[in-house]
Amino acid sequence: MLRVWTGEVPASPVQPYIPLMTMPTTERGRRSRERIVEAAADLIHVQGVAGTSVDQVLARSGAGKSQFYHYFQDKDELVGAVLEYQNRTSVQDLLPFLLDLDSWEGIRRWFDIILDRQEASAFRGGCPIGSLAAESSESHEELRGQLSAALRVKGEYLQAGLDSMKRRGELRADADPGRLATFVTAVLQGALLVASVEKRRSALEDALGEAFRHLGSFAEDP
Amino acid sequence: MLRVWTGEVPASPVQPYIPLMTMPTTERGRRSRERIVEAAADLIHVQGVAGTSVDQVLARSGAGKSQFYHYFQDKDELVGAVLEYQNRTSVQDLLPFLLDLDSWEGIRRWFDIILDRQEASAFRGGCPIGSLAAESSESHEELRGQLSAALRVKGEYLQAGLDSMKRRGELRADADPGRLATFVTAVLQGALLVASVEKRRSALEDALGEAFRHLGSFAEDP
DNA sequence: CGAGGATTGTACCATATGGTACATTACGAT
DNA sequence: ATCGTAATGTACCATATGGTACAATCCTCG
Repeated sequence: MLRVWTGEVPASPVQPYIPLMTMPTTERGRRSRERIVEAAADLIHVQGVAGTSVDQVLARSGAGKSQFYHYFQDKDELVGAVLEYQNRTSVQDLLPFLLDLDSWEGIRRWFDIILDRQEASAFRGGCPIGSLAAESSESHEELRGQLSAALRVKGEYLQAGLDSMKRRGELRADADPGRLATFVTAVLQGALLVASVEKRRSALEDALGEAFRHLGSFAEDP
Repeated sequence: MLRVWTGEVPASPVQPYIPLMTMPTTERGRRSRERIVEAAADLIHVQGVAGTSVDQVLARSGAGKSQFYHYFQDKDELVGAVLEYQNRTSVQDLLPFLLDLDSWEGIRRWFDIILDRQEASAFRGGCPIGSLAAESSESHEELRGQLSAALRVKGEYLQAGLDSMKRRGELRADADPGRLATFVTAVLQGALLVASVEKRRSALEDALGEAFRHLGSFAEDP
């Protein structure tokens, strides 16, 4: 039975992902499926897609093989679901901060929270979406659009914030929010990668610090 | 037969990687081994480590299984060799630019060459070292140090360049070359990732452009 | 030349992996 | 209560994968 996803998608300035896969109809089924996706998300985050077997996912989620192939056509579909999950949850629990990116303090708070959370997780695996993208963007062509959107989402919130600051005259006219959002997205991804490899908080601090300073250089002088 | 690598290592401000693996003694052997490593490097760059099988590597390099296990203890050792190879070659053929990072024009030329080369390769796979790091830094603990060094090398050249500019009074005293090098390394890695996912030259242009602008903001006023 | 190690070819093996078949159980609607 | 579908359990299969065994060939050096 093939059905189209009709569940909630978090408010986001980008086109939401529309999965076309077998979805559970009952509450029990939904929980089972979600447990599988969560387990897969965790494993894939640190082991990568190719490095994670479905058997591992099943063992960790306590599900059986029949359940898996009941909800997913194949492993690739699971990857799509994991990406959707990572995107959904990461935006969800950062939303208060993302909606606040229209002030210098808000931006700094965002950077700070990223720093703290990464440190709390011992810089394990960098950004889940970034590492997924690094691994899959070439091999899973179909995911490219989805990956690209997921990578950009947070930047789009920043762009919206900067736009708003510009309108309010807190950002100089020659600042280009789109470019700056891309720039910050890159710094963020790169810094998470470097910090994850070096397990060094200051790598993240330094990179984000300089990025913040650069943004600040566009502050409208009072 | 186990021997210690005694070959040339390119001049680099970081500790060179010292492989402890079976090395060929004859010229023929060296070529065979190198062909295997090259093939593996290409495949791993776009497919990742876990996504690349040794059989694929052998097929591509035209080598046989016995050769492979003659020169490498196991697949992991191959990964180490690939990393060493990527590091060596990438530094080698960028060396003229890396040694020139002590002027604004030199830095810009470096950014430009990165842009052009990535575009020439259709942004395939981002930075070989970066994607390797993203995939392996958590799963192959032993590689972490090597990965970290490889990621930093180019930044160290930049740091050296900035130091030199500072001494010559072209860079303001409050500029911190170490931080800035980390910052640029992060931007670079992140921008390569984003551009590789989005297949969009301007992503790389924007991020590197803003990074350059930020560096430029530390120029000593004449 | 001939010996001995480096190099390479071929066949094979155990296991892991993605995936299927089919039977059974849970559960909501009539 | 029961009927139908969703959900789950169990067993199985074909193939891919990392790795080994062992024999054959090449090349250098005395």
